Amino acid sequence: MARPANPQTRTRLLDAALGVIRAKGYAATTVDDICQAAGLSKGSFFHHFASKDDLAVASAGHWSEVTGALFAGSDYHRHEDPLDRLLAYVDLRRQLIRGTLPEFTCLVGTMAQEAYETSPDIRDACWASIHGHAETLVPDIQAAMDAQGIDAGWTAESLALHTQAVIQGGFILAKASGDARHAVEAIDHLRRYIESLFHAEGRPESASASRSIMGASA
Amino acid sequence: MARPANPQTRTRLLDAALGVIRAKGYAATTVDDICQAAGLSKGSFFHHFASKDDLAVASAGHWSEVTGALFAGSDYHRHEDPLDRLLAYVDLRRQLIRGTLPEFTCLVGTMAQEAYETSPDIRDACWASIHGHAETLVPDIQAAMDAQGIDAGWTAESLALHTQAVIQGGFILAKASGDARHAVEAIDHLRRYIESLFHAEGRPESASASRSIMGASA
DNA sequence: AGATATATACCAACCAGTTGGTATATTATC
DNA sequence: GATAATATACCAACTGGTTGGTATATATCT
Repeated sequence: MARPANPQTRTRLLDAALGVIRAKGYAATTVDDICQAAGLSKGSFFHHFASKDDLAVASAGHWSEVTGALFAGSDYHRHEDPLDRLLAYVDLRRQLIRGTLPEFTCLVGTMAQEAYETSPDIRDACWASIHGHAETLVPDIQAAMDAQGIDAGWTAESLALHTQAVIQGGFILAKASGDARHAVEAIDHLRRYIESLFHAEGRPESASASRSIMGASA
Repeated sequence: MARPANPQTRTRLLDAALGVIRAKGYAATTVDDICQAAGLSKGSFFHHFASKDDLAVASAGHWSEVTGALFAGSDYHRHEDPLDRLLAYVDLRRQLIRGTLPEFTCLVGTMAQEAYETSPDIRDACWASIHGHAETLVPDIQAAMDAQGIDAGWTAESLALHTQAVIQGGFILAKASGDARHAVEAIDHLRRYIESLFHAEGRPESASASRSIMGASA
């Protein structure tokens, strides 16, 4: 009927938003910032999004898709043992801490903290992203618990969410200190915790996740 | 010399800033917001602070003082054993999760995430607050390590920082979900981790930190 | 009086969102 | 297969309101 909906343009705006918001925060990011980063005009922006908040919600969804594809396509799923898969996931998260802070930190963690009181829509979209990602870990955690007959005072769901809490908290320390190693060390502690829960102190890291180039100490 | 420097006014502005910034985030907080919350005028604000960023730095320092006094005056230090002191600290942090999210979440964790790339002064002030607080835990952790002859792949400093990472991460989950119990559960996992590190699985919580009114499950 | 503290009025810059309009692709009609 | 009609995609310029910050007046204290 008309000029085809150009998904590239909308995606360009969303991708630009991911970068700018992670660097400056959501409130400090202007629509013009995003347009400039995307090489598009404001008119185009408001053609694709009803408001800045609408973009925030959409960018949380976009974030879920991008990161979801990354994890779904990653090969840590190939381990036979569910506990190995869980530990390989943790190793992957550790390995992904590379480059600059805006590159590896979490969009929805950042936005949630700014918008949780003022914008329920954004908050819900952020929670859907965090919670949805955590849910992907639950089957493996539950299987590992079942395999060992573990029945402690915690659930698979709560441990899955805890992994996200540790990672988010590590990002905050890294941002505040300017040193990404603090995020790496938080994940190292997380791995040690999971090993202790499953009495798996000895399990080695997968080869692909061996000591990162950052030289962070264990 | 003249009218005495009225510390009440400055403190009123700082206290107002703590509340507003934790609720709305730093960038979304306007100077007028803070003035209104403090019941003071803009002229007064800029008499006491050179700029909004100057207030942010000062409020991080104020935060350190307020929270520092709270923890210094708390009675978890009275335990004889350093490990008991550490666990009692964790229990206190758990217990402090009460009321609304802006009331119990962390100012400097919030600000760091917004300003880390754009304002080095604010970032440094936030890191000084987080790091300084973590440092207060190091002597007890080190003493507990020494008492048990622990020499693992982690340091007292890194565990101290990890406690802060877990707490900060728990706050993010609580904000995103709107449910404070997620912060409580993160701290429960943290306690379990510390117990496992020091082979202290059985130690009971102190009476004052017994199950919170929130009814969060262990 | 002299210095500090607080208030009011104001401004220039900025920002989210609007407007009016152009370009381009698809479809309908011949 | 040309062309008119139509709908979408995009843009530059503009607007109304907001924001950080300033200028200046008044009040209070020694």
